[in-house]
Amino acid sequence: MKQIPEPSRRRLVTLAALLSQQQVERITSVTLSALTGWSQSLIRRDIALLEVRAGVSNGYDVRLLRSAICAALHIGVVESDGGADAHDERGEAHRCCIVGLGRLGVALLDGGFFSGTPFRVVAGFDASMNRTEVLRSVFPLYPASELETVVVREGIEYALLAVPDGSAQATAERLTASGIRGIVNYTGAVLSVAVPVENVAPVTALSHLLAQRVPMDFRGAVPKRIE
Amino acid sequence: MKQIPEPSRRRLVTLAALLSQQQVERITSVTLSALTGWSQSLIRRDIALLEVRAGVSNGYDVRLLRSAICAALHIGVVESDGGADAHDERGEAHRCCIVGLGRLGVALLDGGFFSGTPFRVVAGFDASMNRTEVLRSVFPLYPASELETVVVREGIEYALLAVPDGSAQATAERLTASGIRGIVNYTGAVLSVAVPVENVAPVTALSHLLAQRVPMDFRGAVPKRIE
DNA sequence: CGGTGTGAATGCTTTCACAGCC
DNA sequence: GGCTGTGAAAGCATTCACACCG
Repeated sequence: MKQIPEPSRRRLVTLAALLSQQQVERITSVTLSALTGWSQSLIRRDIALLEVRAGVSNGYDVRLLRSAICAALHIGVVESDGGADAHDERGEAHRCCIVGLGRLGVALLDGGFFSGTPFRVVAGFDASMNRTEVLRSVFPLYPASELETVVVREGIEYALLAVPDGSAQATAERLTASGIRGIVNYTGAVLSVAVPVENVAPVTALSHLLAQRVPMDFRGAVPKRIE
Repeated sequence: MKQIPEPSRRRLVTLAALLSQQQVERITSVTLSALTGWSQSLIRRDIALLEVRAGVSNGYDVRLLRSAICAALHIGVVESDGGADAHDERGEAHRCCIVGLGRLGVALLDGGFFSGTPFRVVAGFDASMNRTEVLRSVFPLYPASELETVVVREGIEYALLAVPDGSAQATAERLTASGIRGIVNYTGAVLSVAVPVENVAPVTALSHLLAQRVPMDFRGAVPKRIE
């Protein structure tokens, strides 16, 4: 199978999540269209990229479709009611770390976010020794000086970056130098690094919404919850 | 000026942030290309969409370019550091609320995130009366039952949604019914509503990174920090 | 029928290449 | 020289329309 283009890829990630929260067994593209606001043809095309016949004339098998998406995108997702294997190549969750244990970083420590997902937080870092000693968590916390060592030793793949804006770029460079594969950026800084970055700072997200500012007349082909 | 297409719009938002953290006075598309990893022509095209001549042969005027972008996208001033312009903050900031005061929601209460941005958090909501009474913040906290009333009364435009996944859709519907214009979704639930949603749940962001999984050979046309 | 999968057509986005300018 | 701005070309993504299937 070939590379899936980015727009489709992002929609498919959403679709996978959407399917996980579906209770029915079969679902049609028209329903998915209503739920997402994307056109039926678009949805069918996206699914066709998987090169799996997941649908017949009465729609797609939800379970099947979701695991096809997960397989194609290398997203392993743990079944809520214990069905598929859904393991990634190594059968292990992807190891992540949180860098910067301010209020936001600490909030992410909450293990609940990641249980039942293919991700596992295995380390936290903070510049201040105090914090790493005072805070309690289910996984070890380290002073920032040990970042490189620990990332390599623990085989950490992804980082959640929640340091102050001023140290963001420098920290990101240390992370990439240690072989990290991607960064979720909670800082307002724009990072320049050679790995993928997902910018999720509150202000960034709000800015995207604000910039969107579509003239308030777009009801019609719009997502609508299904009964 | 016409509608700016989405891909360009998202890049321009990033560009605006990038320019804010630049110290030089002038900057060329080749530099911006190095910082972002986007091609020079793409950057020039994006900027051309603004229909402002912000550049001459030695590059763009940083200050000018940034305000042109902000103007075109209706993003108010986003001063990164040092900026001495707290003057217009109160009158024109877009009013936001935080819904769900769990660990994550509480972390966002930290006013620091929004100072110097065109956004201001003016209310917090939580289903549990306890929390709204116990927590301290610079703006008022309300029980969830007052959501509709307060959103309307305070003219709140955007919501940061950090409730448990199970209540996400229902809460989102209440928010849109109250006239909110966009939602930053911190939950893992996929929302079906008629306003723009920015999905920023940790697991969602990580999934996008994981799905990206580009074969590790893409050094070359890659963002690189400038000395 | 109501639905999927897909060639063909449309419409967008990005890159190319170069004129014009400093 | 080095740079922006922009037609024109190339490359993608999305929609259309219809064959085909249960």
